[in-house]
Amino acid sequence: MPRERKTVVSDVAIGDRVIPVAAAMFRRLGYARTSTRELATRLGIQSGSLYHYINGKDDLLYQICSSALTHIEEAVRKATAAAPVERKLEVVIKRHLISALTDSDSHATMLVELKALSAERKAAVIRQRDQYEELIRTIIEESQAAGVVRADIEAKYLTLGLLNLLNWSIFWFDPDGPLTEDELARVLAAVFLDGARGGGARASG
Amino acid sequence: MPRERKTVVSDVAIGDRVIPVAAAMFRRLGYARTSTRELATRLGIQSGSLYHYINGKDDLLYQICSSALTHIEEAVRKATAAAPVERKLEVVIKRHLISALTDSDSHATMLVELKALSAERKAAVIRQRDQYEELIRTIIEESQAAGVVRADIEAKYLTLGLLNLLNWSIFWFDPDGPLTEDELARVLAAVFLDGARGGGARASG
DNA sequence: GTCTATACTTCGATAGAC
DNA sequence: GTCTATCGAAGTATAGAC
Repeated sequence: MPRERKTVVSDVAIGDRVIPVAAAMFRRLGYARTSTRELATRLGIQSGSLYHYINGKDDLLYQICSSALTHIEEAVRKATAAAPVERKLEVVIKRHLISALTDSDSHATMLVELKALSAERKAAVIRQRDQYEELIRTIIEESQAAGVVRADIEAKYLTLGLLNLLNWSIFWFDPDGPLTEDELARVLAAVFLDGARGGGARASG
Repeated sequence: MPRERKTVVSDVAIGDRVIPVAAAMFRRLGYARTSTRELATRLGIQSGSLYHYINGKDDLLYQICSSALTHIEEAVRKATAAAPVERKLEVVIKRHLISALTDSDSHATMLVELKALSAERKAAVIRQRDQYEELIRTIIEESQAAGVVRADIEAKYLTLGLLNLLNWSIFWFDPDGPLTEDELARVLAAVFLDGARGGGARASG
């Protein structure tokens, strides 16, 4: 047993808890209404001590937004690289959902609290977001070129529609509800790929 | 010319400008970061005078959220009542978009700043939101029963998927962009009803 | 209906001891 | 690395004159 091992309840160093605890608070209360005093209290330290771990409140928000986008882009990029073109979009949907739901506090914060960032940092996060959007759009364009996705709607709008569908699911998906993550991915893939009138069985035969 | 007619630039009474100006600020800055001082300034009055028009800042937020939901529900309910069942969903999509885009500051605020409301008022707005959701779900269930919408996905999830698609479009739709509102409605209807592989022409035949 | 003035609260961040 | 103490700024709302 290493000598420095802390014997606190959670057994996780305070420095490693700052980001997840802050993301959970930002999601629940919003960035502006989350006070550094309350954040410190939840970490079990005084508000003054918090500044040993962070440079400032806005730094915290930037790290949360930026890392959420870095992680999801890497996950989707890796997973789709090896997939055949007919299956790439299914893989996008599944990996995007896994990443967004695993990191749901950070993703919710990134989606909703971006406006609270300073101008330069907001621009940096928007660049990352645009880059991820471009990854998805490229996959859709490839799918169109291969004839597996309709070409009568511009890839741009198919991309935005897909991201609407995926991103905002984290606000109503309940991990303890009747649907598993995989089932949610199957449902959203069915809706996006085949549509509400497509694919499945009808009630009246 | 009525004697009380004001000769201000906008020719609109301050009392009628409070809600729209506040909604625009809440959308841009967030509720918490919007100060009543700045709101008063934009209305051309002092901060103390603002309280002649409002009871409190939270009252303003509640009115914005509540009226956004009241208007959209009434618009969609009226428009769908007369439509034949095969066309009801197209009407939902079009009317929802028209209402949300016409009132986009209020809708964006309702979607994103709900958490800033007091517990009781938040619950009241959530009740309204659930009621609107139920209207949409009922229409989807009727469509399923009529055999015009797939029955292998629960109406609940088709509803949530549709609302994802519609609601969050207001955050990227640009009224001055290449797409008109009607064209956006057509695109989203095509995606939701027929899916990304459905309906249209393919690139390679 | 609009003003000025201000009471009261809360916040982010820092200083400096230990 | 954590504490106590506090500075300076900003916020919501109210009081009371006009």
